Amino acid sequence: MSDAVDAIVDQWVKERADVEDDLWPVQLFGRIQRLAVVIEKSVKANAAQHGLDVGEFDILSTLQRSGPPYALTAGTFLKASMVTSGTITNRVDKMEAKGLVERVRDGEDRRTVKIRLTERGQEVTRAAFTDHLANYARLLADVDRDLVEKAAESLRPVLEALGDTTIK
Amino acid sequence: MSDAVDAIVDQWVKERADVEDDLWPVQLFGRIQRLAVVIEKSVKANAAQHGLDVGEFDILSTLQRSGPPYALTAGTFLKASMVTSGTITNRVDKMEAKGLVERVRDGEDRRTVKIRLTERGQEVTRAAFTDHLANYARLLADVDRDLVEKAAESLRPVLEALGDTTIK
DNA sequence: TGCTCTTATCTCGGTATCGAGATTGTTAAG
DNA sequence: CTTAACAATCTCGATACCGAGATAAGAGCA
Repeated sequence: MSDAVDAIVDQWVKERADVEDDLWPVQLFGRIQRLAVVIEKSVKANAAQHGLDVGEFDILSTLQRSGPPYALTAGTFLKASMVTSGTITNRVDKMEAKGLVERVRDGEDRRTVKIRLTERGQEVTRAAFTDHLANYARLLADVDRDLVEKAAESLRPVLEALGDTTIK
Repeated sequence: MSDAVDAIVDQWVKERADVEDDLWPVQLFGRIQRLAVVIEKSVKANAAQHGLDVGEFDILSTLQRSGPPYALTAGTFLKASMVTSGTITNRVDKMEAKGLVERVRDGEDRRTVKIRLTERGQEVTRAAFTDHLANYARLLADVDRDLVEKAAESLRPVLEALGDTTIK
């Protein structure tokens, strides 16, 4: 059994024998990066079926899973979504134009802006996320469930070590 | 022990109890996607220190690991790099201007164009890749080596199932 | 030779993202 | 109450990428 990353590492061993002992992280990171590309394309296709791009779907999902009242500040998205502030502004602009979210200025601190799901935004998100999960399941249809769970478990300490954060 | 993805899944369970049984792929895919972003940022920073962007570094690495004569067709990169043809053209244009690679038209089939590393390209790639591996090791410094290898192993069948390909 | 189908690469308009700096509001010190 | 420092968001130019279509070369067939 060998995959694309095995082939890549084999090539490196031949070409750069001097760093053979330093190639072990490639086995992990190479697979993560290639899997991420495949997954991203699939997520993108699913989002498109609901008239969204990936970034918009990301914002909507974050809002919905935060629970009622489905409102978070722009700053929260910065930490949750791993993108820059300009990107958030742009995404929210587009979704506000579509009527999926609305900006609400807080009376407490007028610098902050809460992004809130509209009724329509909630409906769209609900439908898109349901299909999103079906899409995920389809991608993993040919992989043993136990194996998927083991892989997920083994990545947890790695993600922690690399200092990931999320909304609290 | 819990990470950002555990938190995300917990939120979904509360908000969408109806799909609780379909959330298991999120444990794997969520970690893959978040790890990919962190890794990508780090790879980007390393490439920048050598005057390259990530896409350029990708092309150069693919060329070098292919071994002498360090030449591949544009089409090969399409399969290896998971990007579109326009992207490859653009990357090669920039690197040709920098003197890192050169286009060589094949006498056999004049539609195909081989992209070949120049002497300078080989030097830059060698140095950049050495630092790249050091960077990878740094990212994983706090993670048990056995665990990294187990995680890498567990991702192999997933990558195979999702139909990844590489250059032959 | 002429025609069509296929293959390989390039062109180019559209777009999401980055990232540094500007804008606006808040807090704290003197 | 003025000023400075800080915080949250937005602006905007630059850029890498996508992706559909154009271009150009080879292959098969009459």
